[in-house]
Amino acid sequence: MKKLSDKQRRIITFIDRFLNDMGYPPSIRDIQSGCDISSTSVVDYNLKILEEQGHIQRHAEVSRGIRLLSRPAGAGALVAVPVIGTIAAGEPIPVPAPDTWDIAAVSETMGVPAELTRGRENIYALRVKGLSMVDALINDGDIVLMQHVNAVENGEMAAVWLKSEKEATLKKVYVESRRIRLQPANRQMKPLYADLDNVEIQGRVIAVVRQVA
Amino acid sequence: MKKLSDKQRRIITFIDRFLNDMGYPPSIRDIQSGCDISSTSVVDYNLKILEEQGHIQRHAEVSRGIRLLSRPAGAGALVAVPVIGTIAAGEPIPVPAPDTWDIAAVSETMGVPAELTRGRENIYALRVKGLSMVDALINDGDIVLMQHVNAVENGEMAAVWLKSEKEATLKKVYVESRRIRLQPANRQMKPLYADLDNVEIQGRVIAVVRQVA
DNA sequence: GTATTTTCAGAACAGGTGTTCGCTAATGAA
DNA sequence: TTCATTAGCGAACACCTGTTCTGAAAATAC
Repeated sequence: MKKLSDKQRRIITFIDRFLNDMGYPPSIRDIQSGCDISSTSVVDYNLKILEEQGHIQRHAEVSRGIRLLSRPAGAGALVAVPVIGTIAAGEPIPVPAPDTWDIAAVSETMGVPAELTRGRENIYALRVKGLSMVDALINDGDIVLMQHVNAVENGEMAAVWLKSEKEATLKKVYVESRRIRLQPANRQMKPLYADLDNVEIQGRVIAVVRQVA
Repeated sequence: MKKLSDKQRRIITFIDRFLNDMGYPPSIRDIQSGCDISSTSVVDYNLKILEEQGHIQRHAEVSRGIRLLSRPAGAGALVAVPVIGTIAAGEPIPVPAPDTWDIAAVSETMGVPAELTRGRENIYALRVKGLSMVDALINDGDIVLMQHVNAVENGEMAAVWLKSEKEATLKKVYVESRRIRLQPANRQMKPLYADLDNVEIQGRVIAVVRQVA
């Protein structure tokens, strides 16, 4: 790839900053004044070069129709996940509502790398409250990424609601003939057995994110 | 917050999709045709409401000057972090080399949301091998996000190398007069005490990411 | 029912904005 | 030098686009 002129590098930097500050791309004249360029045609001239080199993408005849390609987070690299509530031992687990997947209707979202969700659908997040899930190696304040599914495979970690105990927990689930074995992730701990109709599987655990400092 | 009308929800969803597809916000007339709305003034009317409710932000007299507030902040919200090796109980902890921060020179990197690093410098990642750190609620296969620092504050979780024991571990570090107290993150476990010159602090733990399924 | 508020329709205006054109200035190769 | 190429300049054009206005329809309150 050919080398960029100083002016072209300034333009890219400006577009990047503008995009971050404003949330929308700059117009030709925004770039002109922002980079101290004398004429709009000069901007156009350099943008053409930048597009040929693959640094940006332009949409003809569309105002502010500039897209930065060099920036790391193109489109799919970061996924918005709705944070729908907290999960704690003694409280019911928040269940995704029909409009949960409509990002607009959710009050809080977080961004996660697409590598974690791997393109899966129906992903949501829960904030963990309390220390009741340390046996699953999950701490107070952790965030668990969940997938809303109807059934889980044997050995998958799931958010489980124990009806009679009125208790929410995260455990590995194994179906054994007439009962369900709930195995803590921490292998040193003993499994727990529950009746088939005493457990409600609320979702599958995809990932755990803990911010320490 | 007041409830959104069906039309308003459609508009937000459309803006979100448009932003993802095109890389720049839609114009009023884009929204009009995209949401099957009869007049630009109706779009304007509903955008005003959406702005009052804090869902979007508009810049007056600027074409496509719409910013979605519900979506994760600026598009640069994904940071590339070098994965420089694995950390295991009996093995020395990989130490960041001078060229570690040159992303191009590192063989493996991972993307993490900028929220996790919070703009900090000298961030790298280690893969955890083995079960020796379950007392820090860290499992085999977890990825720990580290910050390369010379000193840690009391109570911060750090990657520690115990020289005489030839052991690597992750613990909360407290300096107490002549010795260092290493406190497991799991509060049910007893602390461990070590001599000042027997410990090497290799870095500060920023976050833990565990991919379960 | 009436009155009031909310939502919508259509058109027009004014300024923003991408594009183009002719021309000049600098640069570099022959 | 001479020529070709690159880079820059300023103005003008035509369309895009946010905004506003008048009025009507629909929903809601009283």
